[in-house]
Amino acid sequence: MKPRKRRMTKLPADGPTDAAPVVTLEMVAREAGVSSSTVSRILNGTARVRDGKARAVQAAIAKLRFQPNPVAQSLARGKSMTVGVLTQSLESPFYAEALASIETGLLRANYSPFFMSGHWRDEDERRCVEHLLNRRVEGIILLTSCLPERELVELSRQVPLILTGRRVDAPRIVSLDYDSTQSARLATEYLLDQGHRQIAFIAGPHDHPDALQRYNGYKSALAGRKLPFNAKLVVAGDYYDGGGYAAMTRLIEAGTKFTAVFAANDQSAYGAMLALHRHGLGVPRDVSLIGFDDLPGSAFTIPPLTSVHRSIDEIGQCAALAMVDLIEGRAPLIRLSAATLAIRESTRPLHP
Amino acid sequence: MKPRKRRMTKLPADGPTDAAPVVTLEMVAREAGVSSSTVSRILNGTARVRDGKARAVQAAIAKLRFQPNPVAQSLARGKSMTVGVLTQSLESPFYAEALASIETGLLRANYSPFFMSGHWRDEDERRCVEHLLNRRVEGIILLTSCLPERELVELSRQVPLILTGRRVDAPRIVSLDYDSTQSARLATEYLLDQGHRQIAFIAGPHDHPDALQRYNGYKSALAGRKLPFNAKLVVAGDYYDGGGYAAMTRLIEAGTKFTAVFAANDQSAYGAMLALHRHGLGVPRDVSLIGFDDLPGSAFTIPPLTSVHRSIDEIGQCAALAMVDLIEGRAPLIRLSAATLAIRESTRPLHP
DNA sequence: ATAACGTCTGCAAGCGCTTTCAAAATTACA
DNA sequence: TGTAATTTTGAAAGCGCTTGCAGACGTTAT
Repeated sequence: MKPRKRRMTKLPADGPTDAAPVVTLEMVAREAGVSSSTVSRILNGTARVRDGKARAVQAAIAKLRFQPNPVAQSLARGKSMTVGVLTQSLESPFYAEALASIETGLLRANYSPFFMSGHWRDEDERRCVEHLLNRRVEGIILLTSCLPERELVELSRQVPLILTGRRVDAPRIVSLDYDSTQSARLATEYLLDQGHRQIAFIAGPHDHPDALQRYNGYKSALAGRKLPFNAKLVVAGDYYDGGGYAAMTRLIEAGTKFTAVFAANDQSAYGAMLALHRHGLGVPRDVSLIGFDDLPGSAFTIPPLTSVHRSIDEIGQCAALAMVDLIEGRAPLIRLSAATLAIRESTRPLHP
Repeated sequence: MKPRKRRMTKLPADGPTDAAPVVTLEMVAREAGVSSSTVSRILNGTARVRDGKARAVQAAIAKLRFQPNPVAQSLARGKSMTVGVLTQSLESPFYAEALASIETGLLRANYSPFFMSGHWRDEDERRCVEHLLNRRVEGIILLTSCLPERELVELSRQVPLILTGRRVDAPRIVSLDYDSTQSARLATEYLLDQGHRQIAFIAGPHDHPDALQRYNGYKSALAGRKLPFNAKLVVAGDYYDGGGYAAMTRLIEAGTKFTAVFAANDQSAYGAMLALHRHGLGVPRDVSLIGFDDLPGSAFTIPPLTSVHRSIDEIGQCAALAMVDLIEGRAPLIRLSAATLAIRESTRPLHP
């Protein structure tokens, strides 16, 4: 059979393709006068090699500007060097920020991420996972997945998993459960400390684990102070501005009294803020508002939003590191710093 | 040599790996009693196959739940089925939204994107491109790249390119140049139509092509009305909230008079809004403010921000489609709808 | 010197799929 | 019914890299 001329970078004939000087291991080997195995070994440091040859090979690599083809490496090693990252919505600043740090974390270990978004829908999420698995990712990072625990455990038997925002115990699952319950409680207690007693809560997506934690935190703070829980003060949101707006509008129009609001995430808080404004209610003059996530934009709302702060960057880094550890068979060591309150200007003591 | 037991999904021994039933073409072929070439052909529809066999193979595929290994396909075909997407900052809602639609667009054609962020720094951008090239992507989508034209042309000889926000002409480059100049002019003219004459401009990153276009649009609108251009009214920003805040603060403190502000992008506008607020200036009461990009959040600022709207989603879709066309040697057909003004509540006529 | 051991290195067999080539099986045509 | 023209198929050669094995070279001990 005569040699093919197909080349990795050869493209459908049109335009002046740059003679695609794709250099292969073989060429380097020939250039250096050694076998390709030797070159490979030098490249991977998998065996001692006589000094002279090593130098010759290095020289050849430099001269030819050789770069190993990761596709071939993947196939030969049976490792794709990619990991899947599933977010719920790429559009949300929260995820975007997390992705950015996951990206850098992964890259450092030479893995490349495949991002996908599940849109808070389990069926979309399933489709994404399917796609990722098919792409042969070596692990999947699931940011606040909404899949049932059972499926996750099942999935973890195929690839290692990193989960954020919830806890699932299984051998190959690492849960970065940054305990939203506790953080939500922190926010609520802050409001309580400021003297507020009628605190409304704008919830997140119905029956989502993380959203549930936030809700529970709210309730437990109330319970902790022996204060009654009033279901009328809880309105459903969807983690988006629009949902927050609608929720707040409903709340106001229902006529329920409240002096403070805790929104399950900052985006909802933005929406709520506008709704309050529309009804002539000033923040924090008439109602105090606190958010959750402390998005970068929250320092620039009017007034700047008080919010629960967690280092998203840290979470991302940690997820990436843990993923690599898991893939390479090390026991991941996770250390997340606790959430804090970014106190800004959207809250104030009830009776100054 | 005895057969290896390495498997694509086989992982470093620990935890109950799920017996990784990785099915290969060969197994399907054996199961169906045909050769692997036949299976491959059926899979790709690259040749007619007798009906009976085709059915047998389909059955075998279904039974074994076979999924071709994309890594092997990539190697054999010399096509990686991946494309690189370079954003400037994953954290920015603008890019996040674009990525989401690029993702879906690409996926539909069975390509997977690799996202990376260049942070508005050419050297970072270069590094990313390097990495992508090394990963053997078949094309790169550069969202508002800041690389010099020369390099882009050079790069386009290696892989096809899609550029947004600027125009570069070369055989394998498609520029999605949605003409920011014109759009910026639109915004400025709107302000002029409202009777404003002292219009400040908060610029984008220094010497960035797209930022420059917006600046030019501002100037040309002024020139179009034979109005003097006042350099004191132009302040440098960086496309981020913080930069907008700083710029506006500087402007106010310099004491220059102005009745309206055009911010080169919405994020800058957010920052500017806060700065105005801090100085007791109401929007739009005391100064009208207009942004650019119409981020999803802009409908929820207080007051909701008037902004230049372009369908980011459309841009993303278009970029993805064009990329696929370019890769597969078709002539991409691009049709972007013009920018419009999303008129909300941050602007008002000067003398009502 | 020679045997007994390391230390290097090249050969060749894969990884799982595509594709060329030529042989085999059909079908068409006289 | 024989032969030419097709259409289907399988064997085998890659794609570019890794790696088990065994031979080639030194070393060191006897």
